[in-house]
Amino acid sequence: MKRHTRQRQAIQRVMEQSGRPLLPSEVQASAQNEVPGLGLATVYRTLKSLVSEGWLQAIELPGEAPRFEVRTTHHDHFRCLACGEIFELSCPGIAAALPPGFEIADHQLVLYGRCPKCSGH
Amino acid sequence: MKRHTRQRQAIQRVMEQSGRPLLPSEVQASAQNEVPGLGLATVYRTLKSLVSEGWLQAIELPGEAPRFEVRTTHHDHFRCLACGEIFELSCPGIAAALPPGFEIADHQLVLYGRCPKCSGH
DNA sequence: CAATTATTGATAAGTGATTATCGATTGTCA
DNA sequence: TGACAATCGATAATCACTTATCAATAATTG
Repeated sequence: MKRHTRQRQAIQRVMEQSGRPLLPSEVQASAQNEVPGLGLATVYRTLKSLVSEGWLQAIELPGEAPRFEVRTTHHDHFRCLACGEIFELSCPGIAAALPPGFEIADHQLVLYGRCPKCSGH
Repeated sequence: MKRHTRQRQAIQRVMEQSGRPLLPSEVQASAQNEVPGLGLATVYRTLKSLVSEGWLQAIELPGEAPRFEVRTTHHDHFRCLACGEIFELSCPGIAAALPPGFEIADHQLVLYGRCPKCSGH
């Protein structure tokens, strides 16, 4: 049966408190505040499990390793070229004018630029 | 000095004739029609060279290996979930309503769905 | 509490893509 | 044409990430 371990609880807490997608290594680093010896394999195992439960979703940016975040309806993100951080975007309404015949089942919009802190505005 | 080899010519021809981004393995397969023994290492070397010359550009879709296409001003693509093919989109005009302070330097919009042939429209 | 067994941590192994190596080949230029 | 060196093909090595292995640990149940 499924057990309630300190490791899993710590990982879930980290994911809930972070408002942005995290890399497995970031999850590990953050969760080690609560469970110092937490291993990377456990992080991968737990993330995989939580994704298959539907509690987490994987966020993939082009050319980068998958990040993870608590499942939401958003799929759009803004990556700051300066600090590298990834922000969630509330849907910016891409009612993209597609050529006829194309049907959108899903989409991912990734914008590259600078966030307010880094742009100085 | 730079030499004109059959391999490089074949690869350039393949890239020019394909209207969509190609994986290195696809380039190899296609160029082998002209140069049967063409090796994968040569494909990688040549693609890298052509990219640094600015003649090709790399197209990266989330979670997938980079594809290559002749350099254009377009950066948006449509990937068909049925046949897996990737289509170029003439810019669909994403004047995305961004939160103030965010500055776009670059963007990539990837739409997932079905192409006209696969959707039956 | 004791027995059972899911889960863990450390690390070796696997994976897929890309690059380095090196002897053989082949454009280029005198 | 002939010599030189860029390029090639085959494959081993590398790289970053992810998964498998397995003895040790710890959550659950009676």
